Amino acid sequence: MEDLGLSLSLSSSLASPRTHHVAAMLLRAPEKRFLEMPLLPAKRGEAAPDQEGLRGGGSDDEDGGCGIDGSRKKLRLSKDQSAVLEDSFREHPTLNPRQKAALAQQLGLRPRQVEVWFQNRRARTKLKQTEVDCEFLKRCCETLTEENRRLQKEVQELRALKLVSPHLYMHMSPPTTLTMCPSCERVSSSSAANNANAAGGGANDGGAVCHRPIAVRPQQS
DNA sequence: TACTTCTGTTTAATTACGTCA
DNA sequence: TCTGACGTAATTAAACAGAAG
Repeated sequence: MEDLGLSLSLSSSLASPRTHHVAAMLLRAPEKRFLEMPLLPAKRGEAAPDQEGLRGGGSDDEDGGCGIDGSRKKLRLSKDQSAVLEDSFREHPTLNPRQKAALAQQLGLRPRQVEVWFQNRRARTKLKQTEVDCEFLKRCCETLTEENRRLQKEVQELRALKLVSPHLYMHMSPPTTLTMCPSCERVSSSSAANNANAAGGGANDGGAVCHRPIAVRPQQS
């Protein structure tokens, strides 16, 4: 997404683990810290010149790349590296060891770094999905709240009507009716006229047949 | 306008812990 | 039961951008 602090590091895709280790040992000195400093001010979103082999792996010995003073050195992946990782992630969100090693070699990173990137990427994906789900549920809640308000109002009006003129109430067309399928438990709202047979009985007698609705009417008290 | 400082965000890396072969 | 590999969740800290003065 963004980047880049172009930093020199010891590891490269060309270096064997052994040479890497030796080099890291040799540079447990102020020079190492100097080599890890950014070469450029590094504006975000600006691609750095091809750095494969120069960066990645940052301060990486096997201990995870802390500076000589114990401070953690943070690697910034280049735009290209991020793109390759993203592509790979889209193809398969988890890696087997072979894929991990191949990606690491291709990008000039340690397998561990690739692994960490995928871990973090999965976490970000999950977080984003959670946010989407949350938004969806919020909208559902709002819709249901509104529906509930509407139904409450309807009930109130019907009760009032029943008090004022019971005769008219008995002969009016049925109010909104909620129906629920006993087997799939899907609820829908419709006119009770459509469900007159269901209201008559047997709608809730075992629930083996789908979409036999249960009529729900306002209580007659 | 150029600078410094502060603050919030992003993300690489670490740690702790659970699961499974 | 123990072990190692691998996963997730939570957290830390470096790098960065942008606002404010």
